[in-house]
Amino acid sequence: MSKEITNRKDNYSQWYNDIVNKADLAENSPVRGCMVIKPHGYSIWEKMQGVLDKMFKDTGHTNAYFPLFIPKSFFSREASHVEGFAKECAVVTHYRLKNDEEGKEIVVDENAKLDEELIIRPTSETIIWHTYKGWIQSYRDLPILVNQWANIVRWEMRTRLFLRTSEFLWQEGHTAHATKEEALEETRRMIDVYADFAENWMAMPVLKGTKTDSERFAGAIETYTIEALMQDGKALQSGTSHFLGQNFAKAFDVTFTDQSGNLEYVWSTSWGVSTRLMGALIMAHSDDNGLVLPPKLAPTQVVIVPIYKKEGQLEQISAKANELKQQLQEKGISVKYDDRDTQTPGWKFSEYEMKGVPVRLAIGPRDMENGTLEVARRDTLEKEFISQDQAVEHVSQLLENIQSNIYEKALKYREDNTYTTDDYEEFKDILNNRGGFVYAHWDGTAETEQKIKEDTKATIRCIPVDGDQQPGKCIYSGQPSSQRVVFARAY
RNA sequence: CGGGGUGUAGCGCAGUCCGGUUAGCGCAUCUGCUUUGGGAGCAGAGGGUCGCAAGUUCGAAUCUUGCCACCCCGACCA
Repeated sequence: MSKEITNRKDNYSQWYNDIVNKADLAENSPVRGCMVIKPHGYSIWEKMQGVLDKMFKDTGHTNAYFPLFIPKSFFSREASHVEGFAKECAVVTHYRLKNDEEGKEIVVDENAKLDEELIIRPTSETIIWHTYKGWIQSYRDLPILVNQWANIVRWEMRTRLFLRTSEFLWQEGHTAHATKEEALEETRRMIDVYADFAENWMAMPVLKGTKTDSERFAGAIETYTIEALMQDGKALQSGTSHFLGQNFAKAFDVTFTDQSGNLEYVWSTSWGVSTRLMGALIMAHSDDNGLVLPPKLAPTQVVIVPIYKKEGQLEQISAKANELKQQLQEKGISVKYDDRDTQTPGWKFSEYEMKGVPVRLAIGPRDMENGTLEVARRDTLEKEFISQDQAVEHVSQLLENIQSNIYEKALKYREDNTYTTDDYEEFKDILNNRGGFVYAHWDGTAETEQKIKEDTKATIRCIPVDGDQQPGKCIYSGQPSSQRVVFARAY
């Protein structure tokens, strides 16, 4: 229908770019790998933030803020952490600029070299654990349940708007606990929060599980993940929660005196989701006509478009539209009445369709005569006429229907594209030709994981936590396996 | 860092091979009139250091040399 957006089947990544562009979500900036998040895109992110922030507060967390810059020496305290991030760090070496000899150009002032270089945070574990050392002496100081909303930088070689940018926005929770059990419980609690958010707000089904050694967060003992399946059959890691054991406590010498008077290292967790969720949201539901948003995260849930020929008609229609708008707002529904006369109705229809507004109401002269209005739902593109009297009830019901419909649709897609196999040839065929999630047995070795990756470009997305625990034989090596794991090609 | 490609109006492109009027086209923008139930029509207008620099030439978007930037594919990754 839309001549502006590439069809998914023709070129999936171009389709994605077109949606981001046409829905006015973000654009590339003059800085390589860094994006400008445009107002409409940022509004959606704000909705996500609002919901997540409340979920964090409801589970006992408080927000705080730590510096953007991390002294290089902090960074190198935890060995596997450095190894994991060293290759993608931006480094600040000087603190002043000056005019060059000819006074034509601004150059780095070599006399203003920092004694100790500063890393722009790729994540904040190190500076936070340095800080926590000062906050924790006794078991009475625990737990510490802190979250921060921040931007971080990871110098990526190849970037894509929202899915992978050099700078991105996220939240990172950092908690400190007296016992291993408590920290593990926190790790699982937060992955559950993410799964809840993904499924009930983003309407995006996710698989929950743990990561293998090679996919685990640098410095973690265990990483929990939620994995979603995108419409091109590739997996997207959408949120992670890490059990860090005592690794950071040991690296930063953070100890506390327990109730028996013994000095112990603190147990910790960290967890985060990022603007990558925007990419997930786009790819989970959108179609060839543009963005499709779940009503619960849509900045505008309902748009009203007037259709009129003469001035007098607009006044009459506006009166009705504004009345309707107020009634809907009283029900907690966000409504926009677009009475601009600079665009035609058809233009507005396309515009809101591309931007993913869940419900569109149109009121024209015929409706005014008949006491009706046209309701169009974005997810199915269906249109119907309803009585104006029933509009409020109908629309609030419709928003709920859309929310559950797009979830069911995404779930069905995932189910249709999830396979179980014990035959390596079939396994390769699925991953090379069809995509999707593949449940298969794995012997638990990094070697096998690597070989499979070389053969199929697929990685182990997770070891599912609530999958069936039937033992079997590794699909690659034939060695014993305790349970199936999930393979997929991933973003 | 390897391999490939592209730089011409806000965006997307043609023109470059084979040098020659005033550098075009589509979209967008602006003005006017007619329109308005799925991105309206007609008429008119504005907008260019042809990536940068040097060279060859009577003459360069076009040929030569150097430089720069960006994109795609691979290695890395939430």
